[in-house]
Amino acid sequence: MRHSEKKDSILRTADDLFQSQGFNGTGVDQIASESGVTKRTLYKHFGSKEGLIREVLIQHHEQMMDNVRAAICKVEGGARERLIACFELYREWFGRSNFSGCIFMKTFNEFAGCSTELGQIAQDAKNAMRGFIAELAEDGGAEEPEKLALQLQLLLEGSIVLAQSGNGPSVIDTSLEVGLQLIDEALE
Amino acid sequence: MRHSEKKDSILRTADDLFQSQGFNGTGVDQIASESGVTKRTLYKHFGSKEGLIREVLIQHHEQMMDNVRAAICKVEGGARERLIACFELYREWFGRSNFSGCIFMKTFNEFAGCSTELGQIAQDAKNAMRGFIAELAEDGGAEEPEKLALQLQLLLEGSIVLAQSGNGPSVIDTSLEVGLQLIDEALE
DNA sequence: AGTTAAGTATACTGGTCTGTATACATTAGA
DNA sequence: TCTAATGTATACAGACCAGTATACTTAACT
Repeated sequence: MRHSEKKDSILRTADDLFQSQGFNGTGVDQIASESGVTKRTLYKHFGSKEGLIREVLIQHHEQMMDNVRAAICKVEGGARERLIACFELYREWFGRSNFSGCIFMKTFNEFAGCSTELGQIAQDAKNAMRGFIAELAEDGGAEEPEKLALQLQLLLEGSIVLAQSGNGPSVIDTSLEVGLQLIDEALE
Repeated sequence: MRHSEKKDSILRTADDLFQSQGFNGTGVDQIASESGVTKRTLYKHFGSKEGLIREVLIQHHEQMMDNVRAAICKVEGGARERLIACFELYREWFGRSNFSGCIFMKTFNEFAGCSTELGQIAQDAKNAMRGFIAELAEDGGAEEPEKLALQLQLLLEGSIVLAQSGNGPSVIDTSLEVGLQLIDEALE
């Protein structure tokens, strides 16, 4: 196993555990042992638990945006179909057996009054996603792409919460129905 | 200070601390000392930390619903104005200096795969709020009150997340704009 | 007035937390 | 082949965690 593979293994394990147990609910010992690495190695790579969380958030964001971009690129059709595809990506996400909410939401909720830096990274991630939606809206000729993006993001974030709250992936039906109305208005 | 006042003081302090630091990020010692009570007393009342969290969630939900009901009762006008008033209540909430998200969302995020019971209480709270909105929708003569309620809840939950994510209370402007469109369609 | 419940203060148990120290093994490039 | 980086295993420090034990003090109600 090469050097970077160790680091990736730690990042992947930490991501999984933070998702399912939260940040404060996950110890460094567990992350180290489950990634088949000693604590010493973990600290060599990340310096501190906060450093690890920081890199997990950044990597999670980058990979998520890559996946979204790749999936949307494959969509046949125009901006309307691509915006719809965003909702379908969320539906697929909610249906995964290990779905347990959004890691950036967890960041807001666990580090509300304490770490500004981690909160900023999570905030940047949310803003980047909205920016991506705004690009799609602009491609479709929306007059106010930023506004449509914010409207759709409100629906998507709400869907995450209600999908966690026992409603499951089907909330996307209702969410998309409203979303489509907004999309068709904006893209005339 | 009477008996029940001690218990209330603990519940109030715990609620505040859980909101700002999360559940796993808040120790029982801090809750006890900040409510001017010994740990012994806290354990006499609640049995365990999980017991305390349970009662905090239940009380938080009851007080929230009482406050919402009281505020909506005072609204002059029909169902339309009352549904709008729900959004305004959220706006006021987001504007508070100690706003740091929704305690039920925190429950989903910190106890995802571990405590079923706490998750259930949080889920019940979200369902009750949606039920209340559905009653307002029904009073207004909506054909599908449950559906309108779910649509509005999607917007409101999304607003909470984006209000935490640096956008502040103004997300309610956009949220309400979409909400009004849905309300006016449903209430013909 | 006397019993009972609920409070206080303090100290403790045993476990887990983040982070570090010591000492040795492996690997890869100059 | 030597060196330097990166890894291993294990043990430890010091703080904090949930929860309990002991012994004393209030306050309320019959």
